Amino acid sequence: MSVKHPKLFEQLKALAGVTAAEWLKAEALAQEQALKKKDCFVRPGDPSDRFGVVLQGLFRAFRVSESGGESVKAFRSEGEMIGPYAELLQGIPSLTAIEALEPSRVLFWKSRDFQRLEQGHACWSMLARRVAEQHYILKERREQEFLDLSAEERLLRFWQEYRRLEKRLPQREVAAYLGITEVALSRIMSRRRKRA
Amino acid sequence: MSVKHPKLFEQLKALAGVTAAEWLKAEALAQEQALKKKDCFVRPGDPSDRFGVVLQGLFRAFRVSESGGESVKAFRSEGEMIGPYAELLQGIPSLTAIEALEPSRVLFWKSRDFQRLEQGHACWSMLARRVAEQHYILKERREQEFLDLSAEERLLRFWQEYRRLEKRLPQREVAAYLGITEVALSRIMSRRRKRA
DNA sequence: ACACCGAGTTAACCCAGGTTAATGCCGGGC
DNA sequence: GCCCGGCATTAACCTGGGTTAACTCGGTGT
Repeated sequence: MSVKHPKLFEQLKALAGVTAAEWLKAEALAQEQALKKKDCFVRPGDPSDRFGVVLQGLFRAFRVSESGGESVKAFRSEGEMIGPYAELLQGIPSLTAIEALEPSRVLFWKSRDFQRLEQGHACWSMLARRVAEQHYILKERREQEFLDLSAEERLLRFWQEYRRLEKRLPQREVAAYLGITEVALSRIMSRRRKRA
Repeated sequence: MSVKHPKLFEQLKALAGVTAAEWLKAEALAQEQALKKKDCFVRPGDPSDRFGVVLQGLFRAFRVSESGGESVKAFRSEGEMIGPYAELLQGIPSLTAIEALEPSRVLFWKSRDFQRLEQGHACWSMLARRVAEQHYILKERREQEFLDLSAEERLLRFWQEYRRLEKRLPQREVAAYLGITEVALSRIMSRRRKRA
């Protein structure tokens, strides 16, 4: 048996000291899933019992409010984690939809299987901790942006952070990420064009 | 030697399986600090090398933007954690100020000392993980509120969540937590009064 | 070629919140 | 007693974003 996803392994080794032996076990438990554009990895109401890593493609994690509006919590592309993470931690069904914006492939685990890995080696707990910490740092950064930046400034920061996704993201999704409507975003962009 | 802070111990035991023996070690390493109103437990620029628990009193964690505005990231009262947590994880100096809103006492640890505890027993790693997870869940909830709630709706939720702090929080601080000015908050409240 | 649909743009109108400034209301210090 | 400084309120005015709706510009499918 040999490692099927060496890049992923390197990443986890660096992050949490995952060993080659443990990674082989993990790969044995993992499943792969292919998704077409608009397919969901998770939809609201699903049990929060799986999480994965994007092998190829692009996802958006979003919620629909009672009023029907969609707000985007995150975009995730190659090498990044996807899953209804907060709900999984709380042991509740997913409130989040995670949808492919492009034809995509993910490698995923059932959370039961991951728990079995955790029993076997401390590196997996360490990984869970690092993941929680990273996620926290990101959300805190975003909180700060909502607290003291205007929509236009948030847009700027967004493109600094997600340069690599330029051209892959429809504008409506960017607007839903910023917490504004597509109309407002269009207006902001034309304002900027004029000022320039 | 006996346990000095039994309530805290129970809390950590339930959360992460901290044992009595380990907790005694932790108490031995901890220091206590008394703060007057407006004293800071941490101020911007300080090294991020300490964190603590509120024994008594009330704190606000906030940041000042370049424009001089203050935005409040969290309020913390008895039994809750304080510290420049995100910065500590990143190994950078604090960007956050943590200030007492009332005369307060905190029990705190140097992060070096906590690392020594971690070496000694897995419960401390588990605790660190649980703390990261809880913090994450909270920030995600807040993100959601910014994404699809108006300032008035956020105010409502705020009071649901922080009922216990009613009367202890000056209005200006609540406004800074919601991401609006005190003027706007005052307006919202008078609107509500009229409608009622 | 045609109709159609989804995505982005633009305009008109409304409202929430920012800004500035004046006013009122304590509570503390002299 | 008096004054003063911090905090909340109110008003006037401005601006940014929401809403609705019309229009354009590619695709895509038939």
